[in-house]
Amino acid sequence: MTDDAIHDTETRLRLRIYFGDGAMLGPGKADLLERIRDTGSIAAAGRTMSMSYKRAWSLVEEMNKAFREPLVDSTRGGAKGGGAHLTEAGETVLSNYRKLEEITAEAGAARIGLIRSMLRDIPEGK
Amino acid sequence: MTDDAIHDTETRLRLRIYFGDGAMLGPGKADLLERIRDTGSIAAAGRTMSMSYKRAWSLVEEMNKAFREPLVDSTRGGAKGGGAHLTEAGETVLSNYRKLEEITAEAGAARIGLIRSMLRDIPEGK
DNA sequence: TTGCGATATGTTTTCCAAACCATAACTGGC
DNA sequence: GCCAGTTATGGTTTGGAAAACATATCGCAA
Repeated sequence: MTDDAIHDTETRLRLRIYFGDGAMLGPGKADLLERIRDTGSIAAAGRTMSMSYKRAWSLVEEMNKAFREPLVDSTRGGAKGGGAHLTEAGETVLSNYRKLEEITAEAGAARIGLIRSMLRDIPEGK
Repeated sequence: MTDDAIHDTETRLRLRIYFGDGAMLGPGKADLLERIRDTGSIAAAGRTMSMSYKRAWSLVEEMNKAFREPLVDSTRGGAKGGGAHLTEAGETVLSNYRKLEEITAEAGAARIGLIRSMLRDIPEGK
């Protein structure tokens, strides 16, 4: 890929979208979605980011309520106790958020670099 | 200006830059810088955003310590009790942050709009 | 029918950033 | 020599979010 120009550092740009009401989407929920997709479970996803199941679940609930169609579909019981997976809507939201991150990081690289260069301790390019 | 295509809504994209160490720059500090520039005083700036002087000052201190050159220069006593103003570095950081916001909002408008359109209650375009 | 692993949800406790309060120090002008 | 208005700091309090703890439920498989 073209992230050769952005071997950057530990410098990170995190963005959060605030919608009119209380709804918002940020790095936390995006990561959670991603891990749910990867693990197939809310509990497992939470574990990988050392987040309590309760918190993970409540974030999922928030998202499912905020969007017209739920982003996460979950089932209880069964062979492995149950599980969860991203819906079509969930995949769409996640991928768009990720792409948004990518776009902004690229578009703003120069300005970010400038600000970063003015710091007292320039964090060494890791 | 060209913000005709972005009469958007109350939907807002807020971004925060995390640097390697604890230093970070986000909407709060940017707003504070802007108001200090406009009012010529840390206290007045804080007042306009209903932020305690203490907090405003500690944010300023944080920034001044994080950057090689202080972003805010302040003086005590005198005719009007004192005051504060942005240094050259302060102006630079602020304007670059604002421009960064502008760029990202523009570059990501389509994706943001898509996600927003999937919300249950589409916040009416204000 | 018992057990397991996950979802689902309520209750209590903890913790920390922010708010609040209080005080000192500076300085030009009156 | 005070006064006004601000910068500069220290201490205490607290509101609210996150963590921690506690259950209940589900459904397949053995």
